[in-house]
Amino acid sequence: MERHQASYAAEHVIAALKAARVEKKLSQRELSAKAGVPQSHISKIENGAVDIQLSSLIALARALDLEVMLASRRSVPAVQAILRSSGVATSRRGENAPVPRPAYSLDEEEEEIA
Amino acid sequence: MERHQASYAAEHVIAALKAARVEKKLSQRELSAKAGVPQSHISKIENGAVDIQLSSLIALARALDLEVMLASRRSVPAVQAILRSSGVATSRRGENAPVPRPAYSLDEEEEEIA
DNA sequence: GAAAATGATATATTTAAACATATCGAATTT
DNA sequence: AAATTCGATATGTTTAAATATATCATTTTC
Repeated sequence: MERHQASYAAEHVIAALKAARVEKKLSQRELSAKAGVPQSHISKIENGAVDIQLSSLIALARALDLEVMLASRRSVPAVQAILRSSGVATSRRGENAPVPRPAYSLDEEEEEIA
Repeated sequence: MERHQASYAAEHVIAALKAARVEKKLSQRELSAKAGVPQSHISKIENGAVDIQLSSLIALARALDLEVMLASRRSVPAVQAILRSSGVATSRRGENAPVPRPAYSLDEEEEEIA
């Protein structure tokens, strides 16, 4: 087993990716096929064994109908509110905060059809 | 050294990072100090010469008061609307993207002309 | 024109990603 | 209940590329 030194918030993003995969009931292999990322790599990513590169992150996100975005910190609460109804997670953390707990929940989302 | 094979959408994220740095009037060295990422690396990142890792992306985003988020594609339009008032960009578009419908635009809401 | 500041480049090291293979977990069969 | 197969996830090795440290090249400022 390797050790992961990946940032903290990164784990949030990773957790969100995995949650989305599970939610969509896709196996790592299926996701692999859709995203073009090797299953073995997905395994390492989900286990926090690697510091994923942006291209891989985007490929996986896209295969899961997710988009990678950058939001100004002050807009995060509002964005969160929206995402809550779509069921997605973000990677957030207090700015200078000692990082006590995840400021927001990466709720396992649900399918919501209009 | 200036070969960028980084995904397309990645360039959006990178562009947003650079725009944010410029907007805040930070030099690469100042950002380097805040984010803990070498200036030389920031240079390469902004030039699209590297496929940045998530930890670096998050470190830079944080130093720029930005958060890395994952949003369901469906929620993107709404999120965009919010971000518009904060002035941030998202990453969209891709090669193997099914793109069921171009529901939202990957508008460049960048601006240097303060 | 020297000093300082900014971004780019050179080289060395570390490591993510690809590929191949192994392990695990349930079922199913015998 | 072994042995088997099948589906899914994990691991070992290799290699190309990301990152780190140091330096260079231009501008800008005094």
